[in-house]
Amino acid sequence: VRVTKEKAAENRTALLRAAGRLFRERGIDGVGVAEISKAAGLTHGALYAQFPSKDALVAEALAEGLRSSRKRLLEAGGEESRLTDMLDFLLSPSHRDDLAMGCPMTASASEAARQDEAVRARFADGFEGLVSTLEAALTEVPPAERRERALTIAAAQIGAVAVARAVAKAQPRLSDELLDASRRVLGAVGGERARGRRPARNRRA
Amino acid sequence: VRVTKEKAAENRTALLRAAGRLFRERGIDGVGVAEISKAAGLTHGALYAQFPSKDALVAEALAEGLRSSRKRLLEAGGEESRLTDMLDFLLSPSHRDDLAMGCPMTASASEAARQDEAVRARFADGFEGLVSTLEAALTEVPPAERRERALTIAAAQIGAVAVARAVAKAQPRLSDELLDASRRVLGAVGGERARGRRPARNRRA
DNA sequence: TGTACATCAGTGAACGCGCGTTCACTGATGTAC
DNA sequence: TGTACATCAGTGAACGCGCGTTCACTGATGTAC
Repeated sequence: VRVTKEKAAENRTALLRAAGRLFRERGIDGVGVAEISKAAGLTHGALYAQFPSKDALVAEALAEGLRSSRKRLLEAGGEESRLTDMLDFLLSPSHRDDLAMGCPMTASASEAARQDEAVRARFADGFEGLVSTLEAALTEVPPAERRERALTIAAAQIGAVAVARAVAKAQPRLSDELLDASRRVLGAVGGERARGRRPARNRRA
Repeated sequence: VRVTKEKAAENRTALLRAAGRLFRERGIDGVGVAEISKAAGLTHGALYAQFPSKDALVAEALAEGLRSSRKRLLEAGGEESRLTDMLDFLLSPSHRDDLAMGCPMTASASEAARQDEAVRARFADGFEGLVSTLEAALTEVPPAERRERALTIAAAQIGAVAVARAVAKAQPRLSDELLDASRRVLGAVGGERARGRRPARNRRA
């Protein structure tokens, strides 16, 4: 049942997307190759025709997920790459709740350290990418301090979203409060003027 | 082979400690009940005499780990609960590298959202505890802003350690740089006076 | 205090199950002539 | 352009393995008298 090159490439992409989404939703250890293949409309044998192992799939799915979420972050920042808009995007309740569209780093922060070397390398690249993007947006901060602030904000955002997810069901108010607080405080770290409390549209419905 | 009540209580503690350490080192999904029991010098049957399920063990081990690490944080803060000293402790390379002694929240930040209700409730309690401890140390910050800053610092610290662990092997310099940057920037968020670059003793050997 | 016995912490074999991976096979694709 | 055939993406059965959990059993502990 050989298929065209185009179809094979589509199948590969479908596997990567299904894998990325499922890993974000249920964790890397929480999803098996059978389920990923099924979600992509294939059998697990097809997966092994495309990737040598689950570890290799994890690494490539991570890279793919990082690319998409970086793109979404740049879109959120607009042409001016405004920090405020990026933080509003990264720390919104919808980014917390929509695992399927979320950033792989927030979904796998603590799992990443236990993965394959290739996976950790991709994670490190993704983190560096986020730091660079944020650094470029810190126009109000003295150049000498931009990098250390960008590093702190990047990791803080990842932590805030991960914790907000962990406490969302047990203490939904605490979860919202953490996102709001992080948005305000990290905004200030990034040189934003003080602003009022968040508008209602960014709050939990 | 019934044992004394004291011995049974000791065994229970041994199971909780072994479980906590292994979960921190290799993830909750990454360790089975057989290995935990063996590490505690028992069989898995004994584990089921003490706990109704692995999930229940996870929840209790998390609570136990949170208690120990809270105690260590308070000791690090000293009698005055100085923020500087707490951040030095939380964001030190040794806290990053010593999983066995580390904080369960930094080790399981992204895994927590996928656990049992009981586990998530314990996680939320642990996070609230960390926030309160930090809040009490923010003596230089106007009272109205203490809580939002404490929330941000708490989550930022968890994120920084999780990311520092993830990138430690692939990019050790980036990992150290992130810890240093977070210590300085979060210190400033907490109202610390600016201080010089970290002393050598806190750097990677 | 001494004896009889019920309790129950701990043992270890066994359970069904899903995991990642392998492999003989299929058959449409892509290529050589 | 038409035909012959090698290639290889995808199928699905099968593999060994470790998982969480159950359960009949053991035998020292704790208790009732």
